[in-house]
Amino acid sequence: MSQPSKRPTIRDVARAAGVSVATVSRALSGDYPVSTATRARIQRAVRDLDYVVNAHARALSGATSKVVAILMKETVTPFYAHIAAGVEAEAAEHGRLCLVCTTHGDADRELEIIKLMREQHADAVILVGGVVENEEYRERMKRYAIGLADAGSKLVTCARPPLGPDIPAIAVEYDNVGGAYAATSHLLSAGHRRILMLAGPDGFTTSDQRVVGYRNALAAYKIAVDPALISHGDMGRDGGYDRTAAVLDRGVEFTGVFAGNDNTAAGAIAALRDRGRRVPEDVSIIGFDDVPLAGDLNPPLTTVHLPHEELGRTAVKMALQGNGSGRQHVMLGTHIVVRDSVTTATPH
Amino acid sequence: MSQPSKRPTIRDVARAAGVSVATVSRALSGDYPVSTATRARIQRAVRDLDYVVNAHARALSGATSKVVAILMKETVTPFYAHIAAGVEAEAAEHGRLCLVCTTHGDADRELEIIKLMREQHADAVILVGGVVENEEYRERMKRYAIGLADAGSKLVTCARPPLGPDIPAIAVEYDNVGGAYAATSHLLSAGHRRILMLAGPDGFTTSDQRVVGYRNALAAYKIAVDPALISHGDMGRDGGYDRTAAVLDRGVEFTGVFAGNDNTAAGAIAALRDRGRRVPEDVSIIGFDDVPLAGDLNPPLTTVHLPHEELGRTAVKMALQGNGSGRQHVMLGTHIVVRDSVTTATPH
DNA sequence: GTGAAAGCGCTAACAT
DNA sequence: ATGTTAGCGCTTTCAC
Repeated sequence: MSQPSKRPTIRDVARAAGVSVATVSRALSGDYPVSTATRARIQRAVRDLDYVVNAHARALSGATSKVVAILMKETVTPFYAHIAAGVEAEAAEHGRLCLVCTTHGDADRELEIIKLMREQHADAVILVGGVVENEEYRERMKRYAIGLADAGSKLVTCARPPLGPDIPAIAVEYDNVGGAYAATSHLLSAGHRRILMLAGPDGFTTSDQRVVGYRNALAAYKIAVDPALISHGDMGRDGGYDRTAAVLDRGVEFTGVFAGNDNTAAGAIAALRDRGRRVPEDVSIIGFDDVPLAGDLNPPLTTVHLPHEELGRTAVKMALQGNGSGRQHVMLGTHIVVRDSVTTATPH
Repeated sequence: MSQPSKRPTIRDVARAAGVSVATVSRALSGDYPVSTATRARIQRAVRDLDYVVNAHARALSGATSKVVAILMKETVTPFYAHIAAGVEAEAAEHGRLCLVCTTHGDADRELEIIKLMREQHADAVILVGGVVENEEYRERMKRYAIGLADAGSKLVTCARPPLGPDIPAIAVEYDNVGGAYAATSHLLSAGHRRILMLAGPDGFTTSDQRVVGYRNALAAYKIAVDPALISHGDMGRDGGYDRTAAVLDRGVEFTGVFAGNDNTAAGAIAALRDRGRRVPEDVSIIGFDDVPLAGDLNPPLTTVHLPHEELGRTAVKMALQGNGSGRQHVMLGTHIVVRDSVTTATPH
């Protein structure tokens, strides 16, 4: 048995203040002219009754819902956590509440949740982090995007590839290819020629872009890509460990590692050590992300810093600024943070 | 100019399917008996029109809001991130959306947001992480708690001290004092007698409890507490560094460190090294939290594992299971994860 | 400056 | 099994 909501409504406030509900609504909404005396009486009634508006009733009768929704792969990894923090902070500055959901990389679940978001009439729906797309996915996404658009919600993709020209959405990206290019070049310019790339699952766009950066950098140095040096798989700490160990055990040699992210790098370092390689003396390594503890790894990790917070904030800003309803696209930059995990390649 | 919501309503579906809105509502809600043929026609209409219910309208007309709200100090620290992940996961399993807000430790802001949550009529409001309380805070919190209760929302405190016997709320805690006691005892039993405690800001309950555990453990070993060995301050990585450095520079000696959390520990280790102390040969250190990268620090950090996810999940479970509306209280346990940062004290 | 009244889209009696 | 109708609590014309 759920207790009947015995909470005061706007009508109770009106009665207590001796005015009409319309006046109460106006006094509370702010801008509209209401006499000071009346306003005072109303505010007093609000306090006495401990009245709070009903957000659903408000949203229903036309006003905006004051909610922005984020949909991400997961929330705990620093990469996602910091983007979410940026979204939340910016949303709060705009007086918005923040709805957070996770997909765990499942495209179906993502679509399912977008449907839920549609029901909520969020002011903005922000999609963070990639999923593996297929045709059916694109179909449904398109339909939902249109649905969102004409329900007045802005759809924005953040830190993932844009949805496509036929889908109404804002895109906020960071320079993934450029970052990977810079990371690889950093290793290259230190004299490394055989560089192991610890990439994400094949077909996972974000990771694929990093591979492109890796290839481009190699190409710029006129070095042929050795497929044996590109490992696809789990990007977690253990994935980094296992895959590095596997490559080593396979007898493949390299003096540099470009890890898909810092966690992967942490695992790779451990695997290297366990196999008797010194880091960075024998093998140099560069990460991607710049997580908070990157500087406390052993050795302190040289890595590519991503503008996580800024991505989140920008996504919200773009969605909320009523400006041009056209499609928009922003690309944020990255930079390398040099620490101690990369050193000059030992000449052989 | 916001586009008029030209979305189909339940009435459009009813018309398209040639039935009444009530039938549509019933067919969509599930349980109520509706003939298979009618249901099929309705579902077809839903697809054709791309209809989605309006969550606000639904919530307004009595049904539950299907939203649980979390209010935390911040979201990026693993401690909070993992609790939030637990909440989100459990909420999702119950078909709930998850509203996330941050207070940044500001009590006023916390109250402000609780007010917003009240407007949302969330099924549950979960408060994670402490704030520094004062009398006015307790007053307002009590009023809000009552408001939440008779609007049908459950209030639950999670990983923070219960609100008090006169406030209707569920409490989910972990054994903070016990964990700190165990951590300190671990150092003590390794022969350490002068143990630096890197605590949080004075008056911050969560940290204060850890200090109690520290004191209790010392007392059990009949060792007097040296105030010079208890440092209060920022619990971040830099706080750990700066405060450890300061104590060292002050000439205070110790062979063990109990860090308030793993980040603090990471900073402390760096400070120790920079001052020429080896870890763990000269100084042993134990952390608190067991963050993901704790095992990749140098040396791998011995620490106290907290049941983060479980705290979040339990909070949601307790709130959502309609059982006894009375106050409830759960205390989850902790355990030490032994790695390499603690070693036997060098006899002098 | 203030009030009356018409919805917003849905669910839940209450009929039939 | 299905239809009718009265709200849920609020904002917003339209009058005065």
